[in-house]
Amino acid sequence: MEEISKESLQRLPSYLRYLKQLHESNVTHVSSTNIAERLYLNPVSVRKELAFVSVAGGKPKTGFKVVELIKEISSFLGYNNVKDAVIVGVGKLGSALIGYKGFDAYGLKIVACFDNNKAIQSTQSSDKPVFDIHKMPDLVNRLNVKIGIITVPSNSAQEVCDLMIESGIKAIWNFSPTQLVTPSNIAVKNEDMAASLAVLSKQLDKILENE
Amino acid sequence: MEEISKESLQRLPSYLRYLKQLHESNVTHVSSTNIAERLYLNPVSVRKELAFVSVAGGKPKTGFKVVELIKEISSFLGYNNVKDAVIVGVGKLGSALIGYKGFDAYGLKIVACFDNNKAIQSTQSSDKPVFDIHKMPDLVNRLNVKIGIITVPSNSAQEVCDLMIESGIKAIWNFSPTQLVTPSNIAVKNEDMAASLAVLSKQLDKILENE
DNA sequence: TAGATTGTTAATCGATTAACAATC
DNA sequence: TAGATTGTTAATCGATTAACAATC
Repeated sequence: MEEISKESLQRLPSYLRYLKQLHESNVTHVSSTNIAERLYLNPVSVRKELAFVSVAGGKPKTGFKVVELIKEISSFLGYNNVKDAVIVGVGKLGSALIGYKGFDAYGLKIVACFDNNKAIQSTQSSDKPVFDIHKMPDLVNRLNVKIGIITVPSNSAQEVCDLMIESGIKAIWNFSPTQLVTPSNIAVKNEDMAASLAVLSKQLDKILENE
Repeated sequence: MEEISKESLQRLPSYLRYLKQLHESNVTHVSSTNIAERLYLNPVSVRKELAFVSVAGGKPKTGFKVVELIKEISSFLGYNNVKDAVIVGVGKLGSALIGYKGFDAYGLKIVACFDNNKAIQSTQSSDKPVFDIHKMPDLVNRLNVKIGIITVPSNSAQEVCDLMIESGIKAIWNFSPTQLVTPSNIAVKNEDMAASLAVLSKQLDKILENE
C-alpha cells in the first residue's frame, strides 16, 4: 500500500479536533467540502486523505459519519494504544509539557521525568516525581520506553540525546534549539520555535506591505 | 525578485545556530557542503538558499565567511529590528514562553502579558506584570503591536483571537489546539503538538518494524 | 430525476536533486 | 595546474489542484 505523506499526517489531528467539535454539537454527518472550508484546505486533499484512512468511506450526498471518522482517524494515528515516554529537563517548558493533559488523548504517556538539578528533584514542580538523570537508562530499559522528550538547555541537549539513544530510546522529540547528531535509525522531531517565528514574521511583513 | 520558499525560510534559523557555533569555535570559513552534512540537508538546497540571502556570496574553494553569513541571515530574518508582541494566557506554557530568553535573539519582544485570572495577575508568575485581558485593546493600539501569542485553553482561544484582531493585531502565533477562524489578511501560525507527535510516532513505527 | 458528494485519474505546480560549467 | 567549491540550469520527484465519471 502507498504511504501517507508527511503533510497529510500532520493534517489528520486537525480533522480529528474538528470532528470532535461536531460530535459535541450533535452533528452526525459531514462532507469533505465542509471540513475543507472550516480548516482552510483544498477539498480534494481532504477527500484523498479521508479515503486513505477511512474503511467505511463516505456516501455521495450525505458525506461521512462523524462518529465513524473519529474512530478511524484515532485508530490510524495510534491514539488507542498508549505510547510511553520519558522527559528530561524539568524547567518551565518541561513542567508545562508534563502538566499538559492533552497528551492522554494522543495516547502519549509520560512515565518518568528527569533532571540533574537536585532542587527540582525535591520540589516536585509537577505531580510526578522527578528523578536524577542517572536513573534514566535503567528505567527506560526496564519499561521498554521508546520515546524521549528533551527540554533541557541547548548546551546539554546532545549529551541527553546520546544517553537516551544508549538507553534504547528510538524516537526523540527535541524542544531545545539545537541540531542533534543522531544515527539514521533514530527518529527525531525538532520543535523549532525560531523556524515558526520566521514564517509568521515573513507573512506579517507581506500583510503590512499590502496595506 | 523571486520569493523564498516557506521550507527554506524554516531552515535558515538552523543555519544561523550552526554558524554561531562555528564562530564560537573560532572557525572563520565554511562550505555549503559542510553545513549540509551537519544539518542533514542536501548541499544544493543549502547553496541555493545561501545564494538567495547572501549578497557577498561564497568563494570557490574557500566557501563562505562565517561572520558575514551570520550578519546576512540575521538581517534577512529581521533579527535586528525588534518586533513587539503581546501574549494572552499566563498558564504554564505561557509562563514558559514569557521566561524564554531566546526570543531576544530573534528580535521578538513580549511587551505585555494578559490573563483573565485575578490570581495570576497578582502573583506575577513571571518577572513581567500580568494585566487583565480587558486592557489589551488599548495597549496594543497605543504601542502599535502587530503580533499576538495565544496560550489560553482551547475553549477561549477563538474569543481571544477575535479580540486581538479587533485591537489591530495582524499576526497570531497560536499555541492552543484549535483551528482559529480568521480573515485572510491575518497571518496565523499554529504550533500543533499533535501534528508533530503524529509525524514522530509514524517514524517510530517504521523504525520498530525494520528491527 | 436532479443535484450534491464521493473517489479517482490527469494536469499543474513547486520543491528537491542531479549535472555541469565557472572560478578561485 | 589540479581540485574543491560555487552558482545555475535541467531533470526528477512529489504534492496539490483540476476535471469528471460514478452514485446515493
